[in-house]
Amino acid sequence: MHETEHDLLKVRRDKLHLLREEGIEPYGERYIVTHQAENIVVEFPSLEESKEEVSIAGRIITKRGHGKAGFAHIQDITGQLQVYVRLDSVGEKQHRLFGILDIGDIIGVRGHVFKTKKGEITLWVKELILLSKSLRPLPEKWHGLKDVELRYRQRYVDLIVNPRVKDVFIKRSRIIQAMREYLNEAGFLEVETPMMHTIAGGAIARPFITHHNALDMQLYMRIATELHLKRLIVGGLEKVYEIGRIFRNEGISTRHNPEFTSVELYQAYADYHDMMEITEGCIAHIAKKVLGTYKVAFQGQEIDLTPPWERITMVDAIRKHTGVDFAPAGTTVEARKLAEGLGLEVDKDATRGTIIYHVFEERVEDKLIQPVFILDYPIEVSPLAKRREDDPDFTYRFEAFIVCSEIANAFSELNDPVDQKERFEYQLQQREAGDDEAHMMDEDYVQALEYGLPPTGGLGIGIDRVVMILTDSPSIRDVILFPTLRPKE
RNA sequence: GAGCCAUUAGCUCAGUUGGCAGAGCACCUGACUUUUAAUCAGGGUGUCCCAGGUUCGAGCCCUGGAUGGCUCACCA
Repeated sequence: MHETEHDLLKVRRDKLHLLREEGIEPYGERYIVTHQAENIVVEFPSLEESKEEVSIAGRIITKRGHGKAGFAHIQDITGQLQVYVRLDSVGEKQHRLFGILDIGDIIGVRGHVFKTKKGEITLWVKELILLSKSLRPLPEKWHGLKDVELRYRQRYVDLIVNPRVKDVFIKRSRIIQAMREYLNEAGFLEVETPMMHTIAGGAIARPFITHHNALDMQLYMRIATELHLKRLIVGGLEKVYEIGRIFRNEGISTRHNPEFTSVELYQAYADYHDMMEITEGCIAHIAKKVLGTYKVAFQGQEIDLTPPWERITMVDAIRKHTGVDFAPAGTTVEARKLAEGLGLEVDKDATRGTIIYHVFEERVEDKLIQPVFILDYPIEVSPLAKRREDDPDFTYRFEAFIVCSEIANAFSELNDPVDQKERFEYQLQQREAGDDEAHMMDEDYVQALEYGLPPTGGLGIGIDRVVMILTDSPSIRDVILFPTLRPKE
């Protein structure tokens, strides 16, 4: 084995054959596990006293042989535990097995626990069983796996060797669980609506297109859950939510993945003020439940999620951060002058509303570190939101920002079918003029509104971004197990 | 889609002015019954991302390409 052949994979395959020759099956069966690494540490005092036999299974992470004895650390989902294997305790066959084992192999061990001279809680092995032979070497224990591309492409390896990564995804699961808890507790009904749409609606975005063979028709992967959920409000379900994957055929960045997870919820007889309470209440509940605190550190900044969050209208936010007040600028011409005064370029066919939105994006968004609700978006950029009664240029819509990231988008839903149809028709004109992101006409949705949508508050939260903030992750790829990548070759 | 950067052993990384491809860990052989980044003695295991070019000679210089990261654009 040692002359010329040093290939790491070959060595492990040879060991596989050696094991079979020794009568040891390298791929074992069900193994009864009485404890996990963490339980053993927690219950150590009583386990030590009783000499009770425990069994644990996991992957070998380190291994140190000492002739007739040896140590290894095995890792399960809760952490690591040292095991001590000596010839006179396990017998010759299992001792020889220990010698053949590699880092990465999955084993089951049974024995009692004790503390070594150096004080480490350790399992004194009486029985050692190979559960699965690993044929590939793991990355180095000390530096771990750093290569970002490998970490994303081979997330399973990343999870094995980088404990923080496992923590992030366990937290992600708990975050979503806490969100469900909060919404269920508040009386919301979880529903599932189609992911394949004949009309991609509910947002302004470019969809993925697919095809159904039997029906010979084009389908779109959903870009939002909005329109189906509001149909359910028409149907009388009153409080519904859906947590699920959304697909948008757009750019990829540290904040955008082509598929991402959102929660959208709709509540009959509510408005966007109720949605603000749900947003801050839900996020704060999650933080408390998962992290035990309302104060989280994100990339060195302390973020305080304690409700209530600041509420400020878009126009006031612009005045606060730039000193320029757009409220008195009642016309497009006046608004344009103010924007240009701030050094911004203004599009030819911009309107007062799109100018205000543009100024907000360019001059305010990147200053919104602490949680804040930006209220009252211009009508032009809010095709599904209800128009303000006192100021028809604006809508009852808000977005929530934390560390410059848009976390939530909500509004008092437009429930006037005639107004809705007109807005779709406007979008249709934009589409015919070449804007392939403009909203498609959804006749059935308009018809649903004609049956009567009660006054409704609606809210969408980008779950990936919430997870980013709560796990101090600078890239969305750090909170998505398998982010979208090009194939290697 | 554009700009900048990266790609060398299984992993983490060095690599000088263009002159024989390097280290640590991992791995292999041997010793060792409480070690723990175990130790001791020995062993370098490679498509230097790919394809061309310049050159007596390319990991290094030039051109094109691939993948990834960051920034920008689009967007949530």
